[in-house]
Amino acid sequence: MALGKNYDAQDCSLARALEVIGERWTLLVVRDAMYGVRRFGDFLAHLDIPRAVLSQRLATLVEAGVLDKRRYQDAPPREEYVLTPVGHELWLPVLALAEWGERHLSGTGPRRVFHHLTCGSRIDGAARCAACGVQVPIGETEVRPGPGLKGIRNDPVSVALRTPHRMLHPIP
Amino acid sequence: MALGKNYDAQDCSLARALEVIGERWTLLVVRDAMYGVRRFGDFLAHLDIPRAVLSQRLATLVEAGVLDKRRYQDAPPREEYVLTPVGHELWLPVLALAEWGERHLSGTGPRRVFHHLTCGSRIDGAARCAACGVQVPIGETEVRPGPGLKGIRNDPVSVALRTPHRMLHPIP
DNA sequence: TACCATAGTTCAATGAACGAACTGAGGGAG
DNA sequence: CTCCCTCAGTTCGTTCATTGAACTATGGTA
Repeated sequence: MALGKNYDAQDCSLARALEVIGERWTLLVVRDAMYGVRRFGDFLAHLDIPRAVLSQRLATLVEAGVLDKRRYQDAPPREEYVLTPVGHELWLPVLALAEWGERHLSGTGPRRVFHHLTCGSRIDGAARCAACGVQVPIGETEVRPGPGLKGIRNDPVSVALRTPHRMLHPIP
Repeated sequence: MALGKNYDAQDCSLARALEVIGERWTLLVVRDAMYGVRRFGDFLAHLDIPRAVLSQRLATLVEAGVLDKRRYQDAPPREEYVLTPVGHELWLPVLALAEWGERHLSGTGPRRVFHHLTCGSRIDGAARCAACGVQVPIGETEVRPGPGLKGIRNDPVSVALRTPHRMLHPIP
């Protein structure tokens, strides 16, 4: 838990949101789930996160209703983690935060750019399409590598994201 | 630092943003600064945060260019912390996250509602004014207590926020 | 039978957060 | 001049979380 006993005392919706997604690693797990990462091992390889922490974070997100844990294979039994509609709605805050980081902390230009699938135009930090003017949901969004991307990593997820990819669609 | 050595390895603007504002308490400090909190003691009383942690977080935010530390009185010497323009741009992610928390984690209805100062209409989770249709910057926003606010706390900041208040204007 | 893959759990060592006490600079009252 | 107060921190021992490596469990494949 992010703020322990202060949860009630704060009486603030931001504090309650941070209880769920404010812990170390959690928002990066959500980001990966938005890209389409679903399996334990793929999160692990892409994030370089300790296994115990990943396990605990996935459980917290499932409990909070952000992720759904479901069996995708019976023999041997295997589970995958998929974003729920509640998780989809984290798209705007995640995008807004990433855009802020892009603008103020990135020297080399954008690492990833997001486009509206149906028209191809870029979307801004408020998820608005430059051409259509509508708020684009994550399901109609495509990620493309940007000029600032270094592409050092060679795990399956990083490799898949070196080409355009539809958000939420399974990776790899 | 939020992710230690993984900062470079991640090659992701969200990860870089989280290096700055992803640590425990940090985003709540930023939220308070957006309300207009400026003095060490006011952050302390409103957040119930250990003094050492607050001190460290304020220093990190100043170093990152989110807050500006400046003298507001010479005898005795006193400093205050004020959001920079870079800090103002965290408004969209902070609001989006708070709205998400409001929608999905709050049983009692909104605790705070945000209005466009110049027209009085509510703004949504993407900081867009319902009437004007424009993206409202934090400086033209007013916070008002919502029906879900419990109002248990009695520190100066909590008391001031029980009536409408213009964002960024000094509290208390 | 031996080996491999996936998805975890366990555990010792390290690091961060917590809360209480302390420091220091400077009023203001008596 | 002395005592007490405020504000803005720092210091420090205890507690809690994170880390990385090793281990467990289930079942498939050679």
